Amino acid sequence: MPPKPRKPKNADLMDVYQRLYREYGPRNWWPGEGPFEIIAGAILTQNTAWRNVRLALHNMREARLWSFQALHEVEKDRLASVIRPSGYYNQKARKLKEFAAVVVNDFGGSLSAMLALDATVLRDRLLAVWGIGEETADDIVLYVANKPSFVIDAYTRRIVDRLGWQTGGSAYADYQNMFTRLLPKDAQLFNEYHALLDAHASRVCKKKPLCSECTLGDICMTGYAAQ
DNA sequence: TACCAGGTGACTG
DNA sequence: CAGTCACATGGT
Repeated sequence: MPPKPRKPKNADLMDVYQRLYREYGPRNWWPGEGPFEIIAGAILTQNTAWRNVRLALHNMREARLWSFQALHEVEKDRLASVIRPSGYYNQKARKLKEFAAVVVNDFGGSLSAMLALDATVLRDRLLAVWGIGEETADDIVLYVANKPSFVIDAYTRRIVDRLGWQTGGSAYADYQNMFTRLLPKDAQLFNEYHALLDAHASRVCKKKPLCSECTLGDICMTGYAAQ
């Protein structure tokens, strides 16, 4: 019986989680050390391959642009030239400086003070920063503040859509609500689940999917059709 | 060579 | 509110 499009239940989400965990876990995400690198990486990786982000982060270290204070003080054009390998470097230089300005001016230079905000308040405060959208805000809430906010990205949408899981809409919140409603509100689970979806999408569930190698093949609309 | 990669904000109808 | 576009590099 081919899977049909439908709203999933908790058991469906946990089945996928367990299959992916057996295949790839534990992931120990995020690929970066410490709050500063995670936040800088989250901004630099917007619509960009992580390979290019690593080059830009390396350049920032070499240039001693490795604190929010330093980013706040550096000239924007110089920062742009340093992060050039990450692409969109003019926009991203502005984004890094906008974020640094908030940390320095609104939180006295203390990132910890910002991270201490209640999860939903923190998320709203992050969204108010130019250049921080929903995914980047959730990256920071989950992977820096360690508070449960499920991250939705292009990989997550692709896998959910191919499985045939109906979310009730195409907006970010529609996908996020599906996970949030059906899973226990646990930061460690959200962390690992998103990391596993990332691993699976980048290795198997690519734009051009490798369904013959997929551990979800028998429960996936796309995978079933491919057999 | 053309396509792809962990988005976001501005603008349009 | 949904669709479209600019933003840019490095790998395959």
